[in-house]
Amino acid sequence: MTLILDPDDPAGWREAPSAPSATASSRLTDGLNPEQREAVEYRGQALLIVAGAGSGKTRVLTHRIASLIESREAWPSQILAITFTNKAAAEMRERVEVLLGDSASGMWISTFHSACVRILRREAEAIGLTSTFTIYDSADQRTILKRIIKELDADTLGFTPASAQAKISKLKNELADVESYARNANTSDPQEVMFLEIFRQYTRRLREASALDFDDLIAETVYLFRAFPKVASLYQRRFRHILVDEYQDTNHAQYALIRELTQPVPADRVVEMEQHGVNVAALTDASGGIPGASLTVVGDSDQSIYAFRGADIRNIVEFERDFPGAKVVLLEQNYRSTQNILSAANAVISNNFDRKEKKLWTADGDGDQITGYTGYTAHDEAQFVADEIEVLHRAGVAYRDIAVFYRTNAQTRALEEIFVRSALPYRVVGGTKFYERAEIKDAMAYLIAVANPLDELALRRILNTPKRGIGPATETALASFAEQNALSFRQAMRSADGLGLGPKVTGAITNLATVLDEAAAMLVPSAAGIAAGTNEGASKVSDALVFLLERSGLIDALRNSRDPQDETRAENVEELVAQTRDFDRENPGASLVDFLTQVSLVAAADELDDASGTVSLMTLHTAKGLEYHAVFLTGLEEGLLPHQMSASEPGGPAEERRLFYVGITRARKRLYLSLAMSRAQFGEVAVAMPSRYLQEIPEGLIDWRQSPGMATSRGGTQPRALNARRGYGQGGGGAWGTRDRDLERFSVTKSAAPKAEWANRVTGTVRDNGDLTLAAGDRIRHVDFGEGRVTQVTGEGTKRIAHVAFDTAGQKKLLIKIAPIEKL
DNA sequence: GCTCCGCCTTTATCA
DNA sequence: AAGGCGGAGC
Repeated sequence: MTLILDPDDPAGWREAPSAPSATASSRLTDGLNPEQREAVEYRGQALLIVAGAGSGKTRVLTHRIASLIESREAWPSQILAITFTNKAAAEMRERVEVLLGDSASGMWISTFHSACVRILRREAEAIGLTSTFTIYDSADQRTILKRIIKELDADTLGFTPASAQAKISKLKNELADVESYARNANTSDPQEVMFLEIFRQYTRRLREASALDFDDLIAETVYLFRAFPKVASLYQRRFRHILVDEYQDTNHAQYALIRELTQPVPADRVVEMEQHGVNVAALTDASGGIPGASLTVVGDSDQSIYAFRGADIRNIVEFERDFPGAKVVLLEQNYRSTQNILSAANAVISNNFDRKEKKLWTADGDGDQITGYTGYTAHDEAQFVADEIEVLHRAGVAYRDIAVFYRTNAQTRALEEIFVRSALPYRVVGGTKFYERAEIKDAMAYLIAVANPLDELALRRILNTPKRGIGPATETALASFAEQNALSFRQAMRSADGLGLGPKVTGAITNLATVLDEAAAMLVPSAAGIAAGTNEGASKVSDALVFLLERSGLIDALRNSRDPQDETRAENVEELVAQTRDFDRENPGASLVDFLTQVSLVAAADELDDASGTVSLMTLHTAKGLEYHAVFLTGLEEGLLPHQMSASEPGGPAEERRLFYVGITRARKRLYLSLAMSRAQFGEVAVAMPSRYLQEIPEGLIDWRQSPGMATSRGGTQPRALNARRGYGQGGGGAWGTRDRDLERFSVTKSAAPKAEWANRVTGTVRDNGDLTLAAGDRIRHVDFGEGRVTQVTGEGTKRIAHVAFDTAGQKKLLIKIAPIEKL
């Protein structure tokens, strides 16, 4: 019998699993190419896997983890794997479990943010937080900064909530805090002095509310480890193998965190730990210390697209210098895309100088040409996308294997309008998220106020929601009462009796305070639960939420409102209740704080549901790490991609190119590139020019259904619109269409004349047929398709769809509510 | 304190 | 185009 250390087992030891058979261990490298195999099998302190797009890095990572566990080099609990999204984490766990045929429980596979929250909740008191601290999102940050800027009159110096937020975020990502910033600040610059004051107040308010923003989650964990080396040692001892995915997108704070976690534990602290009952046997080396954890990072500097949030490409470029003796493995063979798609990607990215040469290749053949299309308007472009999706669908491609990408969330509008009208099942991933709706934030604020009574932001939000007659004057009175008596806002609410306010207002405040207190009492575990450190005896999150919604009057206010939109809002709140029920069911014994944490840390990509039969719409950023049979890259125009804002930033255009590259390499078999000649922006229509990056794709690779040149010559009103120079792209060389040969190039097309039905057919207005009811057998007339007979009606409510056999236009599906039809 | 109206700005990308 | 904000009127 072999005994090995299990850090999660109270006894510290347990029997090792039976020795792996030879077949089992080779199973983990079977079917891998030599480089992948090396990446799985290499053992050493530091390993960098440079993984081109689609080169099978997730496979390599999961096999590497499984191999560490199966060879008994590590227990699951000694592994920390950092992924970019929670969904990627869940997938990775699942795949490791499949490989091991066993549960991988105890393994930490999570995002940077989730891992840090987990550590911080455990150690919160060490750094002066309550363990139920709130996580503030950007909107919360903005609200606070708006108040601060207003109080300080900082807008006169040009500060906006957005600018202050960006600057604070940038500093935190560099691990700067108020003091360190103050030390280097130029005190003769009034603007800098003002910023310092904003930063200071912002920090103070978050502290007082026991709240952290997203950037704090990482930075505070680093501070924790630096200020409390003993705490750090516990995690350094625990995690023996650390693996980081998407390493090219780590920022300095994340890099510092990894550095902290991979530090060795010195011999004297090992002795100390042992005296405190921490089992360190079998972990120490000859010096008596615990060596640093082994580090594996995976990344591709060509896919670095998060410089705006502090990602530092140097982390990956200089990995070999940071970790001397590091092994580097390069994965270039692509298993995802056709050669045509890869050639386009290679051609585009090769325009970024200052990069390590890397060429993706596949053994799977050229595949189809890339399809290009230039619409006259964004709606025209969207119609092309919708029509092509229908063609793909009829050819047997499932909707869920199709994705549409764009640079900015605002671009979804035209796409959605057309998709709704075409009765295409689609889903916007991310975008205006459910949890960002005002009514959901209100309901969540009730939960937050219960979980973290110090959170003044949440309390102020619900103070007069629903309307209780508590206005700004009362709110200010409460706040100053709290300040004068050194009370929290919540305590001040409880003692509102003594404020000399009107009886109605006073009653409203104390009522709210009572409701919150009662909900808090519901959520306290039983004595037995507390003793065991579990949540036993506490009410479920859904029960607490229902209690709060009913007792606060929030749900009634929405239901009884005469504002028609409140009906939808009430439904949304009910949807939230349903979500808490799901949460309770899927996470038995989980607490309210667990729920709030999960909600705070969902990423856009986490919402993706593989089982849904819908087309996915998302930003290029969200698309990272995903792949689809068919990909539509839309809005390929100067000003959008590259985005205007990027022009002023150093390295901006190069990063935008990488974004384009990421988009291209998501496609397996079919890639569509589209743009619009004109696009409505800020309420007016602007002429758009094709993106400079389109030029970088060798011409033979694209089959233009309608090229920019053709669109111009057919468009009529502006025969030389490609020459029209607008504000951006002043840099000459990059601006497109300034030279005749560019025009000519795009005037050449191999396909037949563009389909007339796409052009200008769609306008921005949506009609509404109200409650028009149709049944199979009805005759209708359609503006474009003429007369036809309804064969079937599917769907419900506003999403009812009529299947119509038109006399001349064939079979069509129409959304009854808005289709341009009339019943005959 | 609430509500309505008109003006004004605003838009990148994310955890 | 749409949401946020401030002022006017109740």
